[in-house]
Amino acid sequence: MSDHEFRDFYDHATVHNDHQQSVGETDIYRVSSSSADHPSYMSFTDCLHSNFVDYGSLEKAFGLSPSSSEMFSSVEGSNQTTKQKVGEGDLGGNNTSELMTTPNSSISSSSSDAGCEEDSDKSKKERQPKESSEDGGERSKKGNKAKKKGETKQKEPRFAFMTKSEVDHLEDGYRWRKYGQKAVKNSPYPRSYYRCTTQKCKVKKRVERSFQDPSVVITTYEGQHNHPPPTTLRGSAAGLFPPSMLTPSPLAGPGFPQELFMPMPHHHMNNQAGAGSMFAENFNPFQQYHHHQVPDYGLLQDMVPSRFLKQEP
DNA sequence: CGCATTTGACCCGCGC
DNA sequence: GCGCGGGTCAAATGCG
Repeated sequence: MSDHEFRDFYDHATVHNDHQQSVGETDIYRVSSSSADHPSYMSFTDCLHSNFVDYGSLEKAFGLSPSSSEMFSSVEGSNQTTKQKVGEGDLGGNNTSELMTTPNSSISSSSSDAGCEEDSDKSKKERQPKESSEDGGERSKKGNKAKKKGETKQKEPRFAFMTKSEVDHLEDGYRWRKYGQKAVKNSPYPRSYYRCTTQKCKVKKRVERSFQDPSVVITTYEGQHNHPPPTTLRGSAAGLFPPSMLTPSPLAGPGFPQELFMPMPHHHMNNQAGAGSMFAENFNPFQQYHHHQVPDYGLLQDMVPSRFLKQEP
């Protein structure tokens, strides 16, 4: 399992209200760069595509400072830090402070290394249904793990973020089906598991509430959408951004929920597309919560090259 | 009726 | 090897 890995992330996560972007009931924690006047964001999508993005360019594009990136802890693949484990349920809680090294960070993200794509849990979840089930009755299907040592866990790119929200399940433009719920150790709040309802799309997400700060919802996305969002969302990106920005760019690949701006997990930014393509995708942080609440373009322009903010004629 | 959610059981990896 | 905890499945149930 890799949750302790995320714990690492959680340990790093610190709510920083100073730079909190309030969008009504839902507050999105934003990450600020070293200089508070130029907070750095990235869209959710972008984060997930971070695998394809050169972080160097991003730094340039968004003014990400080295210090701002410090707060990201790599979850998968990289040297699991030395950090001590703070009680399992300690999500983004107080203790984070003792572990934080970057006072500016308000949110941390994490994702797996590039190239993990499919496979990860596929081997597990796609346990051949049926067919081999003769051997053991009903559940036998689950039994054929048939996973070999070598081809072990390749994990989907994952990305976690914290959102201050009263609702657990945030609208992000995609449709999700809940497929499970588990009690979280040391936390009174359960963790919910969702899967993208689009067939063939194996994106999953986990949603749980920080028990340290119940107003904070921790969402972890896993995988990348291989389809555009079912644009049925009334407040969705459609209203704010040109369609071109809402559709997955052929270059960068599948889109991801334009849910939030995210800090850059710099560990995973390597190769391919530059910052440009990133924003060609979904750049739509706020309005899904409040349609009328238009994002601060001034702010956006600070961080996004104006060409990406270009509005329809 | 079809789809989404709930929920208990199961699987699996990991630490002891 | 065993137990624990996280993740997933799938039948049952609920809802529009």
